[in-house]
Amino acid sequence: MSNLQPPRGTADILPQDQRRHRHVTDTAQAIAGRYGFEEMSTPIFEATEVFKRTLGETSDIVTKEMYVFDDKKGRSITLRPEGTAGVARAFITHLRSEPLPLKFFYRGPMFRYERMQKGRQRQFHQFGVELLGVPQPLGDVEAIAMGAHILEALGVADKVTLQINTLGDAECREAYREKLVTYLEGFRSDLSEDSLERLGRNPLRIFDSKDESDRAVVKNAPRLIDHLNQASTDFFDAVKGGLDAAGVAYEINPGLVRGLDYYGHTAFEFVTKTLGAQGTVLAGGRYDGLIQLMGGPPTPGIGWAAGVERLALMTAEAPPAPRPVTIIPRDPAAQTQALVLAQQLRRGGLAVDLGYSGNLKKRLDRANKAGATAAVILDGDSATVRDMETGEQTDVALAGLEDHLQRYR
RNA sequence: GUGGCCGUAGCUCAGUUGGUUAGAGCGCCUGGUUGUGGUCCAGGAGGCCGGGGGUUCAAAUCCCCUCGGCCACCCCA
Repeated sequence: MSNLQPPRGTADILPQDQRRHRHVTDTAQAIAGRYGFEEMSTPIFEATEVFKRTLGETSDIVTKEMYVFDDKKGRSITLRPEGTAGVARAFITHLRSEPLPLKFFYRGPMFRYERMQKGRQRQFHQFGVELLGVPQPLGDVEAIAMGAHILEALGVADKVTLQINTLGDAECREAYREKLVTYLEGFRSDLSEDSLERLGRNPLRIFDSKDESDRAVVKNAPRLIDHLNQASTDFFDAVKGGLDAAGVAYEINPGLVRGLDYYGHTAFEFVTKTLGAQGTVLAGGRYDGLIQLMGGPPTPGIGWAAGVERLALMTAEAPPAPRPVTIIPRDPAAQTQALVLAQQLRRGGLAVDLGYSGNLKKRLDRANKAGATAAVILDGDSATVRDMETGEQTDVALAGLEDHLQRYR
């Protein structure tokens, strides 16, 4: 029994859940398409370097969450923990001289070695978008508006709020970081263990701490938002103005920081309170330096990723399974005739279920369990169509059957 | 990685201070119906009580380890 369980943090997605997941990604895909985004897929694993360099050596993902292993030739391989690095890599290897901008979306599994919680697994699925080659804040606005649009289409907009922040450009972020660290150094003894850790790695994170003592320290700390240079301020203002114009509601959260090193300027998260501690449902930001950092041509980018499982948990009802029409030969020896008829109707666009064995009673029972809208009881040249909702039966000549069944599509 | 709670039929759960053949509802199967589903009635199958070790005359129940889940921290989708 124990070895028949899927590995920790993974899950079998059975049809009912799969329908929810599909609903999420299909909805996202349809709307992304309206914004001119096209699907692409990158490998599920990459050379470890691809993630190490892009996510930052000190990020949590790289230091403790990656699935890393050596392949048979001794190359270090990593199961992708996120999607942007792979898309950026693919851009560099194939698309660097394509006319910009480029708009992609992707969907698929991601892997992070983490402790389980609701809405958090070791293998999970993301739907993400990347917009490459747009340095203007309009790109940020459009990407965020598209995210909001998708959440609205999924019917979860009222359970979600958008938080935005700016991380500034590289220049002012560095200058600010030094100021902040200097300030925090003065309160070393008041900081929590976690925050001392963060001090070296990602001091901005300390603003997010839930520790009482940390909060007190941070209360009077210098804020990035007060240390932005003019260019960064203008950029942020333009993003906010654009969101206002597009009718996308947001709140500014100065504590919002991206965990990955490649982000700059805009950072945003759509969060919900309905999923416990895992409130983030769709999040992203601008990553202008990433592609160059990976050895590609300087190319600005902005993107986000949404957690499919989390969104599926939030959507109320799974879309119903398609309901077939079932073909039942009155004489079991007419099985082949039933098969031929089923094929013909399927070619005509109907969902058709074939009873495989058993008597009429048993087959009707199965048809009922399969959710059939109607049963076609085949008897020589004619057929009786039984409406499975009302129980009403109509005799139909085989020639007119396909027409008659149109009402059950 | 840290801390807390939990693990009994396919599913949701009950199981008294350790004490004989471990229960219910739903689901599943069969029959009532010599060829018509859903409702109803009757019957039936199905549990090494997550796994391993220990304490005891006796363990689903107590202890340890392990696997898995939930919750919080960390971090994130």
